[in-house]
Amino acid sequence: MKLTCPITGPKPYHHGDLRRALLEAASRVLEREGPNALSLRAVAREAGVSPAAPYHHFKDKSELMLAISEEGFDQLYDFMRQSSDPDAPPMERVAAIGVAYVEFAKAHPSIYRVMYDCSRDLESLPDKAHKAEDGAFSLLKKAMIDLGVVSSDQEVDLELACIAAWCAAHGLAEMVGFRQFDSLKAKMGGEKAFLAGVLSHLGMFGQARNRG
Amino acid sequence: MKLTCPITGPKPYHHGDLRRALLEAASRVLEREGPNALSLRAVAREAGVSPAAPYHHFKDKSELMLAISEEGFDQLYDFMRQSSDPDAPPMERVAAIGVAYVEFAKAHPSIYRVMYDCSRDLESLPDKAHKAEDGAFSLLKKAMIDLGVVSSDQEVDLELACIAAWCAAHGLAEMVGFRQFDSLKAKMGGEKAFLAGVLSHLGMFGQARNRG
DNA sequence: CACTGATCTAATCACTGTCAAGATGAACTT
DNA sequence: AAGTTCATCTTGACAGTGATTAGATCAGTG
Repeated sequence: MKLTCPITGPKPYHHGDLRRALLEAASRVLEREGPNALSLRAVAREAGVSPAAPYHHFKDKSELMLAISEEGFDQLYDFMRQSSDPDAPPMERVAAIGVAYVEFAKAHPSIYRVMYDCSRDLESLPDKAHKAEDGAFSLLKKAMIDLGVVSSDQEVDLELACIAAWCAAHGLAEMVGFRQFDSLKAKMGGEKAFLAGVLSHLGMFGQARNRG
Repeated sequence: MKLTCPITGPKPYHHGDLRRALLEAASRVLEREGPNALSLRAVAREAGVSPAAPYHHFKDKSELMLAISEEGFDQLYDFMRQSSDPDAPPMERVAAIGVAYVEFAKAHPSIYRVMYDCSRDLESLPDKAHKAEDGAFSLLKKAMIDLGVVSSDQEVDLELACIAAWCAAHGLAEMVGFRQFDSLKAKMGGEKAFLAGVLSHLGMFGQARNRG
């Protein structure tokens, strides 16, 4: 049965690149209806395909979400890299990375949520599935080394500092995502000032400001 | 139809306090099967009651989860209060509160997750549903005032510092919950040292250590 | 005692994730 | 060119979910 559409032409039985199309459909569903509406069937529907079709490209629903998550971490990495000028002073770079992280989470709350829901459910797999984070993490690592908060040979302390920064950014991202803090923001004259204020209290971000 | 059990006696049609029983059943399901298995029907089943019965005590599934969440925040508050000796130096109190927070999240990962899943879904309701957090938050506030990191009349800065502390603790709790950091922990000689190490990098916890 | 209102059950609906069986057609073989 | 193969997609089904409705049960009040 060949369905023909006067606009798009005949609909082929075999989709060209369904995996790609599904990921884009998922992204659209996420932006439009939020993470709670992200069902396998909804994604298939959005892609104009039968409910069982995705199973030829993803073993599970969780595998689909993992793929979305990986794309999200890639985007996050790109955004962090773009936001932190490699020629800028290390202090500014670290701060820019932190701000970029929070801004990404605020700009794409649904994707961000999928990213960390996946991370939680994959606590069993040791470090394989976290590979997507590594790019972003090493970006932070480099900036921290340049910053000189820790020396590169003190590996343990460097790792600790990076983890701490990641925790701070993640915590702030989640808080800002579902708490309003409206009155406080008003008192401080805007969200930017608020974000900067909280960050200045948070570990290496605060240290960075003091040293710069 | 009166079901009779030789051990527990006849099963009354009207449950004595089903709301209470449902919350306890939910708690049991959470501990046993994790947050993904927490369905209304599973809770009803665990409580030995029909699938529609909970709807007479909770408008929604989300209202059930909100009730669980509120109990969780109460428990968290109690644990934080017990863990921070009011006669101890302010520095120790702040640190103890932070450690207690993370330890609670690690000891009750399922409940902790429900708590914050609720918070996220309630972003629409402004501050009503967050009432349960207030106890724990004010506990932190008092300790921060006593610590002298900020003066109590600088309300904005105090609020910022507390929010930052909350972000740090939440971020660390989530990270420790689903990341292992096993090799790093081994290098540092245990989880306690690891936690203390990360906390020492995190804002007011670090400041607290430096000043004490 | 009868009545009322709260509490629970039974039956049902739309939706979900998942699977097995069959239909389709692009690419490879001969 | 014809036939075969095999990944891809559809159909149809199943169990489990949140939610609603109508009806059964029972405690307390008049």
